[in-house]
Amino acid sequence: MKYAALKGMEDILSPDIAIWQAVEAKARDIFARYGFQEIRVPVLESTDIFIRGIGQETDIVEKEMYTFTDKGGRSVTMRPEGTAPVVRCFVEKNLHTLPSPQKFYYMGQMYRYERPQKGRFRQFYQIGAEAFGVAAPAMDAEIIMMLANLLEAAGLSGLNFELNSIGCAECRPVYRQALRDFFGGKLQEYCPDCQRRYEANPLRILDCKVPRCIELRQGSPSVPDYLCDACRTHFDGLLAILDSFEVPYTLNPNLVRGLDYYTMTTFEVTSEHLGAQKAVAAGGRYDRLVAEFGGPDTHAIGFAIGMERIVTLLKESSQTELRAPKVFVATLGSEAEMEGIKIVEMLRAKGVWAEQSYGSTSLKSQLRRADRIGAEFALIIGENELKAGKAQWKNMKKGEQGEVPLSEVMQFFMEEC
RNA sequence: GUGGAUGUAGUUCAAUGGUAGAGCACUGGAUUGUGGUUCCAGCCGUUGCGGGUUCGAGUCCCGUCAUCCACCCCA
Repeated sequence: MKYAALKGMEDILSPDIAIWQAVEAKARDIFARYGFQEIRVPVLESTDIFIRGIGQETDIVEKEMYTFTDKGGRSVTMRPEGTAPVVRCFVEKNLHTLPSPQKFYYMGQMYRYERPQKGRFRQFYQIGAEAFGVAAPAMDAEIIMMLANLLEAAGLSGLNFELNSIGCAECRPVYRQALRDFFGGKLQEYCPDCQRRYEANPLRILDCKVPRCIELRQGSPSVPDYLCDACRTHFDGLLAILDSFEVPYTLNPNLVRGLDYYTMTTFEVTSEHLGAQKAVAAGGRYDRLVAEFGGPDTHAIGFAIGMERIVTLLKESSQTELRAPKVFVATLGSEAEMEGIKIVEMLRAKGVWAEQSYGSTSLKSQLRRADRIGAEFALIIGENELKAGKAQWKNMKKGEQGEVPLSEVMQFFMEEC
């Protein structure tokens, strides 16, 4: 019986783990500068949180959630996204009573029961940010610029920023009806998926990739024409800020977000170097969600980054160098081994990565291991050296070798570092 | 949930229906206590699993499981 990780669940380890850690470190750094505080919410929440937050009609809720009944008979769900739990926390802890805005970031696992493919997993990691309490487009701009800065700091380039406004509770229904009126006439000619979308979410038809559907929807109503004055003003305000700071973006009137809670500003960052799942980050406003959870009317906006997708891009563009120890101490004989352990521990105490031989095998095999793990120096202590109070140092890359008194070993390596 | 492709050694891959192999990796050796390059040797398999056809199946057929890619949808 051979065990394997569950479908769609991946182990993350060296050498990739270095990329993960680097991205996470960059994120913490950038978020801190923008005044975003880390928030850690549970992975498991009451199922209602997600039904209410994401929407009963969505695929996520209808077929992708890891939901089960706990021993107390409650229906609980492994979080499929991060926003709903953060909003739950915001409302539960009455965070609206703290100085506005409240800005949070999180990083962690999400779970969706889907068929895995390139860039899609059942357990995946997101880095997300959420800002509560500001209606002004300056907040939209800040979030977008922070995201752009983070992606750039992580080492990504050539990404495509797409931007749209899908309107508010006032103007979106009007637009939706206009779309239904437009599609309704030739509905039979659209693909089966689109006919289904017509009922579920007509905005999705704008996203269909079937050539015939793309043809048919030529001249369909465009969102910008249906935005109410407030939404229009807000969106124009955002674009003005982005333009004045020369933040690159492309307007995409067909950009639709899948989750029900989005309002007004929506955005998506894509790469052409991924597979079909090419979105590396996405987000938008969700001004109704806090109230939906029983809190006061609170403006909010956020985004989430797909870690695996970013790491995939970084693996293609940059070579990861394996971390290697500075010193490998090879010893011969039990007395020398004790001396070796002492030196290794002293080096470590000084912050130097040092490896030991773990019992004396042949010098040949010890040096072979030193070479294989990429140690920069080998320090050889045999019985002869011990008697003379010395050690042999060897630079593994240059092949140079020399003697150093045992009492000066620490000083020798401090100078080399 | 739907469709397609692929499953052979740790890994990358071979093997007109006729004895399962190679490179890399790993372990050891090439005279005393010196890695990499080289040379030699060794180790490694119920050919994913279960049936069927056949004198004979890694190879053909059916089923099943797994992985990958795509659809749906999404980060």
